[in-house]
Amino acid sequence: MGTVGIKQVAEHAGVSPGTVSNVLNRPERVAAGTRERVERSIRELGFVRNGSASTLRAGHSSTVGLMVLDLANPFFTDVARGVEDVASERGCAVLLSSSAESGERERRNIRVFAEQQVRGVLITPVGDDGQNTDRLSERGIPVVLLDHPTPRANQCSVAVDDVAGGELAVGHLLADGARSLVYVTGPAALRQCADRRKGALRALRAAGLGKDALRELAVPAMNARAGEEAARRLLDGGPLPDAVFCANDLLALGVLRVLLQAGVKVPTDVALIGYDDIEFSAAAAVPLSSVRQPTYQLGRIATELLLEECDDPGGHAHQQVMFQPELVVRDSSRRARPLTGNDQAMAGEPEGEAL
Amino acid sequence: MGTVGIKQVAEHAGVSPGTVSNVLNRPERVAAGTRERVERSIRELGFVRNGSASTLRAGHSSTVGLMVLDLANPFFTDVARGVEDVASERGCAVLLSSSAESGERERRNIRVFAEQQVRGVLITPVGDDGQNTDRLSERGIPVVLLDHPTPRANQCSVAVDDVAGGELAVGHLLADGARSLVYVTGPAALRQCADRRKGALRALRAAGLGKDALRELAVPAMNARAGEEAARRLLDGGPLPDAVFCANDLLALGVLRVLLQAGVKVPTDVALIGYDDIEFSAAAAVPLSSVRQPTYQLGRIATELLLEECDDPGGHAHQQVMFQPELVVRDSSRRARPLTGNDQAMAGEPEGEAL
DNA sequence: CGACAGGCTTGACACGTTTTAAAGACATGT
DNA sequence: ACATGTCTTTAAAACGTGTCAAGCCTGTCG
Repeated sequence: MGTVGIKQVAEHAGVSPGTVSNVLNRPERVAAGTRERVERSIRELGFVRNGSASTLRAGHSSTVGLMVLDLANPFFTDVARGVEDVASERGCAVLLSSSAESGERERRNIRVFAEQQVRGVLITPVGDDGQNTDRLSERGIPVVLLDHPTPRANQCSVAVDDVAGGELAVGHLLADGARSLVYVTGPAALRQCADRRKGALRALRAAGLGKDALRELAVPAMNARAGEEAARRLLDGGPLPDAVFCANDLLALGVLRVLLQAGVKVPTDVALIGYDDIEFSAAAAVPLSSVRQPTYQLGRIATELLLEECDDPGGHAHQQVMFQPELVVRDSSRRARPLTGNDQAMAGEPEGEAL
Repeated sequence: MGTVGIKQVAEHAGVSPGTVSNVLNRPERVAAGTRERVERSIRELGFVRNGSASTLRAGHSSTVGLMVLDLANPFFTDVARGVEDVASERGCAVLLSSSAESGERERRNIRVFAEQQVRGVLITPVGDDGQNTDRLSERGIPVVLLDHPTPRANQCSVAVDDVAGGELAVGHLLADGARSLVYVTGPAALRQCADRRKGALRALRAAGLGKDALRELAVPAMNARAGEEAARRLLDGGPLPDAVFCANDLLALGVLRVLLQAGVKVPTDVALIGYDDIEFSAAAAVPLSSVRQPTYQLGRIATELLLEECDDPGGHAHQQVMFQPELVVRDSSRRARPLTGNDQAMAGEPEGEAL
């Protein structure tokens, strides 16, 4: 049972290999009768094209690389769904890998992408310098930054305004009466964490409060376990704040869990808000307020941009797409009405439709 | 800037291309001095191996295909994490795709895997007939079934005993005093749904109850939205049952949400239990009882089995690994003590450590 | 009838790597 | 000096597809 290639098909159909190749790649240049004969042979022999040979010849594969920060975070799996859907529609395969927030793993996996001759790469970079992605661009591999705005005009990016999101979240907490806040955040190197912090500070300033109204609590990861750790440090560290803003929902869920377990009432004793509005936040013990991002769309649009650039590198104009986040208020941050009545926070859906 | 290949490296280092290849693949066969010279050239020229050429020559790539049923389900993303971790350790890339529970998409994506010359495939099949996977085996591509036991001795599988799991769940509900039950399930074609149902019936029989104590409520998908739909049908359809068993946690979270919204008390009015014990179930509005599976391990072990088979197809002995699930009891199914005191349900951790 | 155009098809080569058989260099033992 | 063996390097031949210039055929026009 020798492997069946373009050559065997050609023989079976009584044509030359070149013609079979034409049937596969430019069917319009082949006479209808011949085409049918070849197509029948393809079916009968169960031929499937050898992608590595195509790739070798073409110089690039029909595969896109996707690198996320954390596969366990629903935010990224939603993005991945968007990517997979678009890629699948276009017949592309998706090479998945996770940097696990490590620059070293990112570098290693990017190298694998390059070896595999990926058509293009979608990446949420760990660092801010773009050192790793530049190596791809140098090799002529298109890169689209995912959830990461860029000032550079030589690449596409799709992101959500995290500064605005941070401002939205903290603005809401302040409008709700909070005066002492804690920001639970991940590694300072992550742009997401830094930007949301910036937005938080901006909201403080707008409310006439100083920086010292916001205490920072940094943990080494962005998952629920790290959130639990943060909450324990919070409980051990003197008087509780009025409100806690977490850099993402996983952290917030961890915080929530430990607070409730310690008998702290949310939102009465402490108001809580997260970020990302993952599907499960609405179903939490205390439904979690959050900042919603168009996650699935992020993945879709980034992939469309990438494939557009791949198909026409010349005519493609790089775009920096920036979405605006949306505040979703649920029970975890709905305290007694604030003294100051200026409640300008835009309300999320009265009862979230998601989940 | 012509692309730099093995040939350019050879020229730069003053050796033949064959020697460079040897440095890359069997370094021990080349003299230390030459090796160093070549390695320096590799670094200086920034050479990275062209994977498609390797693949073409070798007949298979260093990539494994992973096909899941639903990327939005944390169960599968946990599995995917296990797969990605092991693959990454071994320098393999992961080609990800989702069948979205559609046999047609499964077929299409498997074809893409075959084109890409994947080394092997990990798959949670949609149907039970193995028609799609057989096409891979015929082509000599190793297949490991994920979360799907197989009677066939010619392939590996890694699964969790779903019949036992269903029995565990329903046995617990019965021991807790429930006498009328509803099973909320997905498409009957999914083996997971069918097996868990089988276990449920077995538990009924063991308790001396007939089939009619378990009403079935089938919905077309296995996500939270479908769960909400099920709950609405439940509310519309006459008197509520004592307890509801959902075929997975996403369904259960959807059911929970709609029940609570309708003023139904869980577990007082209706006890509820899910399946999979995803991270978020412990943090739900009413912490959700569930059946835990070693999800991440499932992915790891399946991948190890697959790579073992790839590395030594001859010496490899196919294995059917079967894990036992574990009951995790939380608030959603802890009603008033049952009349009959035989509470033999094994308790999960008193306070789940996860999340 | 010959020339020519246009549509189809062909044959051969290139893509970059791995592998294999063979050649070369050198030392050892006879 | 020669045979023998070990260690290292090389040249050439694949792997299966895409492309391109050249060839073939048919029909049309002069």
